[in-house]
Amino acid sequence: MTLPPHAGRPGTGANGTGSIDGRAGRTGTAAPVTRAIPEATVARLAVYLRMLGELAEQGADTVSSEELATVSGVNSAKLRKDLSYIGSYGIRGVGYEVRSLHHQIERTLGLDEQQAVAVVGIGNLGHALAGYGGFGGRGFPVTALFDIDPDLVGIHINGILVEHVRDIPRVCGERGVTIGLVATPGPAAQSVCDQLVAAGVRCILNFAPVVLQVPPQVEVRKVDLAVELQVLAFHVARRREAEAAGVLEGSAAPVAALPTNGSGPTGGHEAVNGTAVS
Amino acid sequence: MTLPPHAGRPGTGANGTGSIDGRAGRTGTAAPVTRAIPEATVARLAVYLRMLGELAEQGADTVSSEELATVSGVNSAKLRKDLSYIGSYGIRGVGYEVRSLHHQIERTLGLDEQQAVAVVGIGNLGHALAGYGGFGGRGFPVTALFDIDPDLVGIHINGILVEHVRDIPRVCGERGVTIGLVATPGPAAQSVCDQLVAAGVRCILNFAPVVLQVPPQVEVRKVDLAVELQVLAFHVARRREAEAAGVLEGSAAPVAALPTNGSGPTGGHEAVNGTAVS
DNA sequence: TACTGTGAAGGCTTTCACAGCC
DNA sequence: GGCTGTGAAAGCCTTCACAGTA
Repeated sequence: MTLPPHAGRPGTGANGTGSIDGRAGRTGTAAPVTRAIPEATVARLAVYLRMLGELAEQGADTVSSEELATVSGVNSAKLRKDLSYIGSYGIRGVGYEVRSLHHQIERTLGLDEQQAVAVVGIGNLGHALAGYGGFGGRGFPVTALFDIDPDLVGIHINGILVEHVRDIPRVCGERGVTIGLVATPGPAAQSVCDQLVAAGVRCILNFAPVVLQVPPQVEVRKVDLAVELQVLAFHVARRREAEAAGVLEGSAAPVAALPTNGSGPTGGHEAVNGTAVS
Repeated sequence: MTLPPHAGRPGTGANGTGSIDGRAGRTGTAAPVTRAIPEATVARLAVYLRMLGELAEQGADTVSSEELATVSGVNSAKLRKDLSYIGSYGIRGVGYEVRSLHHQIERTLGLDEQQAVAVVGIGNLGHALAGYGGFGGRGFPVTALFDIDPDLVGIHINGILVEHVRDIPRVCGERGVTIGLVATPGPAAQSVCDQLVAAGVRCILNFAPVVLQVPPQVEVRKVDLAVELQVLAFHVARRREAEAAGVLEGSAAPVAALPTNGSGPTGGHEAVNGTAVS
């Protein structure tokens, strides 16, 4: 169990630590100096951004920290603190101007230019990722697909050709891919990752159940569905014990009371189907 | 933008706060009292568990904190601290007995009994989740599938019938579903969630881009792929700025040097394809 | 008046470093 | 000698509470 020499730091999806020297200074009208955005804040900014987009679609002009916080699932103090890292774009007594704040967050996250995405491993999940329309709409066009299965190489998904893994360096170079999604089985992941890195890809989202070793200039984040389920299972078990120790109850269908009407931000009508990644 | 009365706490995937009163006491030979496992530790225990499983398959009897930490992507101090929350199962001067530690973590996470899983929303992602074989192998058999699209209701995926969303309460009750995966479009998610909760489901993994409102006894975790990509994009942008300010370089394929051989724990041969969620 | 922006306080998590044990 | 288990220190992150402003 010793490791290869090019050991790097792993990405963990729910990363614990570290703040970020995020200078927003850029060509043209520079924003107030704004530095050191905490990692945790960056993740939430992405959420605020989406909610602001929805608010804008609904025609809202301004939003208070309380409102935006509620739909984003945080408390208003945290939201204000988060926004304070990118500058003072609010109006006291009023709130935030929706479109302007949207723009500022977009700029801070570096979303003013598109990032070409490659998906490697067109299995169940890879196929779903390749077919997901939402990435392109958010500035992440899926631009290349790879696998080694001869039955898959050559087919098109959403108009994109599946190519052989051996062509990763050439294709990614040609198309300027900057983000790679690794959706291969575990044993293949490191090899694929190395090829992506060799092709100049600097950011990798890893769905494979291994810790990828990368050089320091490459950023990895990990999404691990099995871990998510196990954390949930832990909470089920805890709850069950608490119940057993506390109010003894029947076992099946215990929760009962709760309004069964819809209550999402957009209303309550059913529309289950369609493309549903993310 | 006011909220429905049954507001609960949101789940955030990368949850920030809170430790957990995880008593391990149980019928039979009780383990040392072991309480208050931090949330962050629980998530990592799930990773250690998987790595221990792989080590066991490879025939390892013992493993040191350093080795297990490396393959899990953490440092050894953190690993030892994490393990100390569940008890003292290591042997000084030697390491941990692989099978015994595996068992202890399994017990702590409440994985000694199976949890039936329902997937709601059989779109791109839902289909991938439904077809993923890995859940069943880890004690999370996918037991029910739901959608409202008439073209989907009635078909089978991996031998499981897709049923109508309106039957969630009945079917989940009958089959003892304890975990629900919400993979619907945003607008449908809250309604579906309410039905799952009414059916007695206590844990929900939410892939929809909304914050679900649930009563306090229900646990929600959120997986948001768009957010993951945006966080990566932020790092790309940051890096690009640093580069522009520092060593001026060519733009395409800059990373270059790196061994292109495989180096995952299991070896380096290619085998890209097959079922590849998580 | 209503709401933002932010120092300060409090918690949680990670890291350090070393005592204790095999 | 080597490795685990763990107090203590340090670092992040969240929450509080209120000054400041449109």
